[in-house]
Amino acid sequence: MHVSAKADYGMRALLELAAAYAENPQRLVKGDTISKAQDIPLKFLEGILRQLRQSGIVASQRGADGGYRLDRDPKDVSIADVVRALDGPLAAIRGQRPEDLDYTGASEHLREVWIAVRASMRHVLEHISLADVATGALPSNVTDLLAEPGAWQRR
Amino acid sequence: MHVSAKADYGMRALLELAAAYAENPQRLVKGDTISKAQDIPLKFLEGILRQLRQSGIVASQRGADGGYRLDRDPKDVSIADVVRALDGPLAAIRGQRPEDLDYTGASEHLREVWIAVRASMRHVLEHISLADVATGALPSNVTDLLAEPGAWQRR
DNA sequence: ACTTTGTCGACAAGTTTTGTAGTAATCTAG
DNA sequence: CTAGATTACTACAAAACTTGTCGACAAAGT
Repeated sequence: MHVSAKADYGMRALLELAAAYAENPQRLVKGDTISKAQDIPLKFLEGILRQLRQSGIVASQRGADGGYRLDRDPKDVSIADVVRALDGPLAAIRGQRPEDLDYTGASEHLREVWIAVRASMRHVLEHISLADVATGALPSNVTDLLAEPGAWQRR
Repeated sequence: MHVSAKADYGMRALLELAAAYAENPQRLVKGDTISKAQDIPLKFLEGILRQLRQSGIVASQRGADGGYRLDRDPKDVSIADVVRALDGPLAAIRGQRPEDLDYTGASEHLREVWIAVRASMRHVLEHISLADVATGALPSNVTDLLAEPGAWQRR
């Protein structure tokens, strides 16, 4: 279960844009500024931002005084939206969506396991907005998870 | 967020072994039998079973009448154990464990998000045992997730 | 001995990830 | 209308990872 560099970079870029949005929703931030602020290779970042624009999350303007901005209120952009835009479906098993899997014999009930994993990831990722992460005010079901003993420890 | 063929194959192989275990905990099942029952390439499967043996989940015996069996009661083997043995840590971001990440500036709170995702996956994967999946009797917190509207639909 | 079966290491093809380079298009300023 | 700045897009490429395959070896039973 892996989050790619693309999704991680994308989240960080969007958080920079969310900070600018809080100040002024129309303000444009240059790719170069984001690249330096978050230490992301510029050309790689440009590709990520293009993908986010094509997904309707980001808007952009070319030319002098150009740049990027959020195209939606950060309250209305979930982490799940971002991960799906950059990494594809939240849960894939051997490249397939859980509901497309076909198990027979002893593994008959395995599909239910993957469906449950996906449902549980949705519970977290669809309920956190970009605004939540930008301000650090995460939803209560998430802070509950973070408060559990062992949540910060490796297993 | 992707589950590899290795982890999927491994789960299916272990479910075959769990079925044999239910009949007789000492019974050995040949690699070839598992390979055919679950349609897994034999030599690939052998590598997976070796990894599971090194993780203490499976035991094996060579020679005629050899084969594989579970080395622990399937009630005491969680799906998380299996995924960790074959795919590594449950959650990795750019190849790193969530607690090792270092975010600054606007992305300061992003680490908490990944920690919460991991905690939520643990809630599912650490509470389902091989025996649960083999019998189809999943824990109530999991069946609750499966009963939610939309759980079986793609987004 | 001989057969069966797991063990192990090396390798290899294919895919995905993580970028880089160069050119085109678009916007603003003057 | 020209020059400079900035994003858009395509193509390419290196590295890593995934998904296997092969062949020699070790052990167990007959």
